[in-house]
Amino acid sequence: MDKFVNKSSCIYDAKSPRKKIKLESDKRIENEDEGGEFSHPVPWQKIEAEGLDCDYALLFSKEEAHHLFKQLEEEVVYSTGEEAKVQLFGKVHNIPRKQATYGDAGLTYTYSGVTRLACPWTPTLEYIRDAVTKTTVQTFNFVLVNRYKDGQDHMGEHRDDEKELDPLCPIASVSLGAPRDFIFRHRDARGKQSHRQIKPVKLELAHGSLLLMNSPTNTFWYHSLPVRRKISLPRINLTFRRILLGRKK
DNA sequence: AACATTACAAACGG
DNA sequence: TCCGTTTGTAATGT
Repeated sequence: MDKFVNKSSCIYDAKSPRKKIKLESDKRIENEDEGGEFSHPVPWQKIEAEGLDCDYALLFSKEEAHHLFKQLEEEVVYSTGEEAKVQLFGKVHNIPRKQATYGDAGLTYTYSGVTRLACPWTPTLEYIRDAVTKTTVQTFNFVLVNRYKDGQDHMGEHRDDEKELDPLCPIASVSLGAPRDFIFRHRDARGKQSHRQIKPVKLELAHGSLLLMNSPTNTFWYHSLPVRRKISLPRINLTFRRILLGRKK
């Protein structure tokens, strides 16, 4: 069995009050003044493998994360009807989760042959976007919201390799609600006849956490959120992205 | 025109 | 039997 990334390898436990310490790895320090909105540096955990480069941190306290989850439950309007379906191998399926797209005016996002228009940012999505921006020193103009009502809702293995994404901008994934397993698999280690034996990278995405998927992770590694039948509580995931203006082809 | 597929379900294995 | 993982899919959009 592959070991999950051990959360206890963080500098300190998220459940305890955050201490003021400066870390080389804290991306926040560069653009932050003392006593600002985020006076507590985030301890980052580096996750690396061949062609995989991610950073993981607990961005929100349990209390704040709970509040944000509640606000999103009130604000976010999810796609229905045709927008909630996907066509694959010639068959139409309902997606096994709920999905919504928000972002700057006029932006569109296409995957699996379906193009969606970004809804205008809600106050809570803007708040979370700004918190992620302050932490990562990156700007984002779009967010894909996925809501998993319980452990039966899931997302299959895929890469975020759409052409309209800025290839050098990381994808910032914020998790709220039930913790869920998240699995990366190298593209050369998939399928029955794969020559290479590269172990999957597995982690658990905690309530209030932020996972940064840096380039070139999405070129070489697929990721999925598998079914976990024992989980009965919902999870909301926000993936902030930078979409290039002016559609490319 | 090759190629990949954000879906499910059947087949396995523990 | 239950749960998790792997395999096949055979149409379509890029």
